[in-house]
Parts: sequence; C-alpha cells; structure tokens
Amino acid sequence: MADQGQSAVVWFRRDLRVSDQPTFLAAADAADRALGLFVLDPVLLKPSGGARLTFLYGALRALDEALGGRLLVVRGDPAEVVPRIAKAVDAQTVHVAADFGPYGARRDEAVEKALAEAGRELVRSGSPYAVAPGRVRKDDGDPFKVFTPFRRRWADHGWRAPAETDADTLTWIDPPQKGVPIPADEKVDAELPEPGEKAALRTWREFLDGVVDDYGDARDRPDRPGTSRMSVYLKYGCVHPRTLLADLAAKRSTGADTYRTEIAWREFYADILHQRPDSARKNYDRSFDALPVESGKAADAAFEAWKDGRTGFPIVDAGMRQLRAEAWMHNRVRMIVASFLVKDLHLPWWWGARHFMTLLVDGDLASNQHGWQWTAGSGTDASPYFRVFNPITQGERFDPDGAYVRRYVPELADIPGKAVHQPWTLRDGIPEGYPEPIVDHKQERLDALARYEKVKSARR
DNA sequence: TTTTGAGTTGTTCGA
DNA sequence: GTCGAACAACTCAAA
Repeated sequence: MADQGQSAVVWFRRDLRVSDQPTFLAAADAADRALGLFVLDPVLLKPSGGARLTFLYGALRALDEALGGRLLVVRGDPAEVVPRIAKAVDAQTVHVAADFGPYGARRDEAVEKALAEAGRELVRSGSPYAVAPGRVRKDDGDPFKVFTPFRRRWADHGWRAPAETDADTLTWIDPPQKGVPIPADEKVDAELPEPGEKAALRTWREFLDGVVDDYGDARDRPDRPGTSRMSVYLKYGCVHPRTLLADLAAKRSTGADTYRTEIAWREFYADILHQRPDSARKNYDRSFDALPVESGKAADAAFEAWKDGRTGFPIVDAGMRQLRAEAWMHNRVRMIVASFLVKDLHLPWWWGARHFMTLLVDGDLASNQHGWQWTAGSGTDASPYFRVFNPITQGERFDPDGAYVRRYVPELADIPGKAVHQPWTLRDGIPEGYPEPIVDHKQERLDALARYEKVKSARR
C-alpha cells in the first residue's frame, strides 16, 4: 500500500511515549518511514510554569532517546512549522492524536487547513483519553452533565486494547534540518518526578503491585504514599489511560474500581470542557456570577497568605507549601485548600485555579478548572453549597498523627500528634514564626452560606 | 410528556 | 464519644 520511499510525519504533543501509540500504526499504514516531530509552541509554553516546562523537556529527552536521537524539535507556530517540515520530508500525511482542548482543537484546525493547501493531510488517530471527548452521549444524543450516569455509559462504551507499538514500529528518519536543542531545565526549587515513559511505567507498576487494592481509603491520607502519582504522566502522555485500564481489568478489588472511577473523572472533565470551552474561565453554572467575592487590598493580602502557606491553618499551610516544594499537592489537600480560598476567604475560584496551573507539574486545564468549580459549587455535579470543609476536622481526620503538617511546616515540627492541627490551643502558645489564624472559620462558614443565598435568589 | 429517583469527597447539632 | 438527621431545592437521566 505504501509507495516505496514514502515518509510520514508523527507530530508528538501530549503523547510523549512509544508504547500504545495508535499514530504509529496509522503512520506505518501510510508510509514506510517516519519523522518524529515536536513543536515548541510559544502559546502553550508561556502559561506553563517552570515545573511543567522542566518535566516536558525531560520527557522530550527521554522520547528522543527512544527514537535513537532522531526527534526533531522546532520552535514556532505549528500552523507554519508543521507544513514546512512535512514539505521538507515530502510527507503526504502528518499523524497526531486528536487534541480536544480549547486551544489545541483550534490549532489543529489551522494546521489541517494549512496542510490541505499543499495537498497534505492531518490524520488523527486516538486521543489522550480511553474514550474521546464527545463520544459518550445520552440516548437522545445530548452530552451528560452528571458524572455517575456518564461513568456508567462510559464503561459500557468501552475502549480498545492498548495499541501494540514500540520505537521499532516505524523506521525513524534523520531530521531534514537542524532543529533547536531541547531547552535546558527551568530554574525550579521544587523536587520533580522523573520524566519520561520508563519512569511512568515504573511508577505505575509500583502502584499496581503495591497500594492499589487499598486505594479507596489510602488515597485520602496525605501523610502516606497511598496515591498513584500518575497524574503528571497522564498529562504528558508518557502513558495512555488505556494501558492503565487494561492492567486494572485484571484486578478485582474495590481499590481498582475506585481508581478506574478516577480515570473516568479525568475523561468526564475533558468531555465537559470540550462541550463548553468557556468553562475553563467562567462559571459553568452562570448563576454563580451572582456570588459576591472579595477584591481589593485585603483580598490581595489574604490571597498572598494563602499562596505562601501562612494562613494559620496548619493543613492548609502544609498543602500550599507542599505545592511549592514538590509542584504537586495531595488530592485531599487540594480540596481543603480550595475550599478555604473559596469559602473562608471568599475569593474567586479562578484566582486559586490560576495559581495551581502556574505551579503544578501535573496541571491539566480540564481537571484543574473543573475540580475548582466543583469545590466552588459552580461546576457540574457541584458540591452542595452548604458543604464547607472545616480545615481542623479535615486535618484531624486525614492526617490523624499530624505527620503531614510537620513534614511541610517546620515551625510546627516540635508539636506532637494531632495537636499540631490547632496550635492556638497550645499551653505555650503558637510557636514562634507561625501565624495566628487569619480568619475565624466558624464565622466565615456562616458568611459563605449567606453569600450562597445570593446565588439562590439570583436564580429566581 | 410525565414521573421518579438520584446526585464524589461534609459539618453541625442534638439525642 | 457515637449516631442519625438536618442542611434545600434543583436539575438531570431515564423509565
């Protein structure tokens, strides 16, 4: 089928791996040689914090190595770069995994159009999801707005087995031109996970052989390594969720079920963002536009205290400091600090969401923005408005010995046990250097409930 | 079209 | 200390 000597381009984006790569199979069908390409797109690089850039560069180095040092890295606008490279290697087809993000989808349309003008084709094979956004639909054809029925239909829909590919599926050609070197790591203080496909599979194997069966409970304990740590690898496609689902299918534990549900959440939020690209920046439920939020100098000061981990609430401060130290935060603690920003400080959820996206190594637009909206109550299937996390109760329940707090808040390192969650009750007073609580939680909870009344009356 | 059942992650209060 | 109920009403999904 392929003409002798025909080549194709495999344009990598959020699929920095060689196993389970449908694009490789499609490219092998179309041609007998391929060029591996990655485009450093300033539009995407600019809002990425140093942690994500550093991880990305590391993953690119790992991919380049897997391709025998033949990955071409070019900087520029993909709509200009991709057609130029395709022409240089005389490729009829450029192969990608479909992107369903607000920017990615527009970018791909522009690239597709530019390629078509030169008689070339952008071929989409697969996506970063087990089920592509837009596929899971109700009987009447409309998209789901509630998670649980989505998950049921999603599981019924099913997914393909992992594509059997590796670096040798294609013959990689030498780049026709010199690209740019993969940039050096950004200056990041945080300790980052090891980038790349091998690290992803090793991390997954550890989880699968270890805590997965106990995941249902263990995942809520920030003081213990009970989570999979796969988020960053999924974000950059160092592993495909299909691979994880195939391994989970062999497990028959509730822990494995719970983990499968977490993957479903990732797919649900990608689907929602696909339906409603504006929901990355605006309230999914627009009646929440009526929620009164704080602004001005006092709000800015409170926001700074939150970002710095100096709110005087130990579990909140520990989380915010873990974010700076590791460019990652335990999921349970993400909910606690988010609830605190939105319901104790009465600040807009998107302030917090933006801060997360700046620092998180695993920052994914769909999951991050909709996770925040869930906490704020403005999202799909949102938390009932009266559900306000109590940072002390949450700390005592999920960090019962206080080990998590002591690990990240050195001022409190000498306080034993769960007393660490309420340093203001200590006989000797709050340890030097640690702040007083910046708000009275009980008071702010009532204030939050009053503010939500405004949303309710705006609906009428 | 109408009806019915259900909806990630919590807190507080009173018995 | 433990336990169950209240906290509201609405929208969604499916029969």
